[in-house]
Amino acid sequence: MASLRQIAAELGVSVATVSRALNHKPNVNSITRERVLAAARDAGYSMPSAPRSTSVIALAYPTEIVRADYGSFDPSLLSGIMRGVTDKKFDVLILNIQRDKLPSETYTSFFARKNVQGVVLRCFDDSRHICEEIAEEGFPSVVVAERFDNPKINFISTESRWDSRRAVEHLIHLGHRRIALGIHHVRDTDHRDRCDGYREALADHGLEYDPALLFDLVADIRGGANAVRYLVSLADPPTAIFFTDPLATIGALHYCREIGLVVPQDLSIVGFDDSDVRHHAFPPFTSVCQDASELGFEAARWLVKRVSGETSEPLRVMRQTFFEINQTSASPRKGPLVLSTNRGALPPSGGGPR
Amino acid sequence: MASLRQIAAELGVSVATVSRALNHKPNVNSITRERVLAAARDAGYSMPSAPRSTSVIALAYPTEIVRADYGSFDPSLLSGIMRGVTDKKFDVLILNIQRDKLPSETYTSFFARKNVQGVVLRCFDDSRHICEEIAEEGFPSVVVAERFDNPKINFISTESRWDSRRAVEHLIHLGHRRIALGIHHVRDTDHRDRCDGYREALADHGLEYDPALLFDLVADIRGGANAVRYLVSLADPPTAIFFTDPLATIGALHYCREIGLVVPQDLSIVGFDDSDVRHHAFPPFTSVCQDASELGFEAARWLVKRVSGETSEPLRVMRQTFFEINQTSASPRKGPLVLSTNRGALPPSGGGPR
DNA sequence: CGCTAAATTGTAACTGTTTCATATTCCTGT
DNA sequence: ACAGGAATATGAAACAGTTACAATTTAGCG
Repeated sequence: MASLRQIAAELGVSVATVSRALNHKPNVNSITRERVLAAARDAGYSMPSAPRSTSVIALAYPTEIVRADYGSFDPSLLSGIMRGVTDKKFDVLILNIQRDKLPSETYTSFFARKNVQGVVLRCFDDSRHICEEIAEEGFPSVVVAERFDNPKINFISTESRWDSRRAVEHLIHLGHRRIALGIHHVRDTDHRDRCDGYREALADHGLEYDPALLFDLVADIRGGANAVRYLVSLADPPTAIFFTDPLATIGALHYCREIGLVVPQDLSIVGFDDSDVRHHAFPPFTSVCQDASELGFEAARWLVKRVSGETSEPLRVMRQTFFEINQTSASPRKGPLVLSTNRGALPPSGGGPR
Repeated sequence: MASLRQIAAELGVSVATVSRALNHKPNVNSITRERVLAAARDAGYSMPSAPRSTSVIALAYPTEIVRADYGSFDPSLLSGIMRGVTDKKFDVLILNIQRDKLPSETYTSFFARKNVQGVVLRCFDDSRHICEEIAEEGFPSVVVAERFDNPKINFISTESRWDSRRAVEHLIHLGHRRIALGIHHVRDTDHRDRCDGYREALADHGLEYDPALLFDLVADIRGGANAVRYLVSLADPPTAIFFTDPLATIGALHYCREIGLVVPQDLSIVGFDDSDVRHHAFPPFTSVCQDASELGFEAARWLVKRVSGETSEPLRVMRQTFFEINQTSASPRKGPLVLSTNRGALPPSGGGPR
């Protein structure tokens, strides 16, 4: 559409200056740069995509980069994305927005600079505005594992409130009255949902919500261990814990074994699973489950179609978690908790009560 | 250096034709294309890197793409790579060579087309030649988890023969005489090493090598289960199994529990770990260990330096695995194996005896 | 105010790509 | 064998954006 020379003519400057301004090169007067950027925006100028014909979508993180730890969400997600792009021969680039985006460029030009045609966005509370802005600019994007009311934003996420509630109800039906929640400190709608589900279940069954039973944890092995350590040390300890993270669940199971707590006889544990980890753990744990890989697959598939112009439909999808009863939940034992000999070394660091 | 017009002049064709040939566009006579490609090669012509200034290295797979399953090598590797590139603000692109490389282009031009300046290569037996060719072309590359004699090839790998041998010796010292090997069907030097270590340990201690005790497995949960199922069904079953894969080890532990085999009393199991999985399993398993994340980190760090021109040193590094004794290895019980009631359902598919 | 150095901008040459017209080749039916 | 027509291959020229270098403007300072 608009060319460098047109913009240059319009502003009465040279093409060289326009080129420099658009590429964030040094030695351009900031006023001139602003004028050029504004004119380019108005004229709908878009940087030429790299001549080389390759199709690539990005998996973009707002700040910190992928945590590829065992059992965590992101490797499964990436695995699904890879499956989702193979048909159309797209490549996948991993981006860190905070690290690389220049303040002076729009998201569209940022992605253009990175040579990506579409983006799968990971998102947390403090970066929702980024997703909004990207969608506002009209750049092909899909947010994964978050939901939005703004109809411009495409997303695919999993509804976990309902099954979180079911999980807690399951524990209540088994006879538990003091049920703790080990929730990790990521702040996003998904985790609020899980917390809401927990509280709803309590409320529905006339159980008091006790803030002392809320443990804010780091989503790893130690976090789960710390949660158990803290919770069983309470004067009136819980008989069951609901964890919202797979690694924490595994950590909790291990720590219980260390200190001689038998699961589920002494303590029931319900966890959360993004893939198949619940079956790899011992005992296989009762769990609210979602399939992160499938989320990635569908997001990538849609995005690739969208970028290829094969669809202009928005993607606004909520999948459902499912609840699976395994071997870590049972009726609470009568009488007080009795721990075996060794209390287990204190795992260093990692969360605390809220 | 050489420009399109120079090459065109030299061959007596037009720049347009040269451009088309170099970009693998249709409608170019194959003879002409060959002449152009040859001339370009001779003249040391390199496609202009994308005008956009972004630094990116690729994680390239020869054929199938990253398997991001729980506990497997590749997610840890990627995690390390991501850590390794953050300093220098490189991005990481995931590539499938087989899927995308055109037969008519060199590896260098393939990577140039993909806008990557360096590449971390995953490699197996059937793709060693690819690594060789890439190194021959002088494209910045580093192979991960394979070793080469060819001094042109940069690699970082882990020596696992020694500790595989120690692992088996550990079992022998405990009194085991029939020790099986569950090795997965990936064919690379690393896995041959592990097999060699196993056989050396047997030979050194005057134990007969029994091919019936070799089980060729698929590197997943089912593979480990199948290995146990097959091996305990033998007329003269092993009292210990050495697995070369973490997932298979976990699968084996689970299957043992299912069929009522107590580890390590009834059967000793020594596994392999690329990250921390051994501590997440139950019981935490005795294991030969490497740190895939660290491998990725060092590979990426070196590659980024190499690409940035901060080093011209080759990278030819062998790290050592380490051997960690945990709770799945003990002296064999006297007398025959006795299984508890339920034999457990047969897991479908996944490897068989060699 | 004059002088110097740095910052800014323009000119022009250079890069590779692409459209359109032209030439060549390859079929195909007679 | 050959005319006709379609597909293929090529070239000329116009076009894209980038960049070295020179020209100009601005800023700082005595």
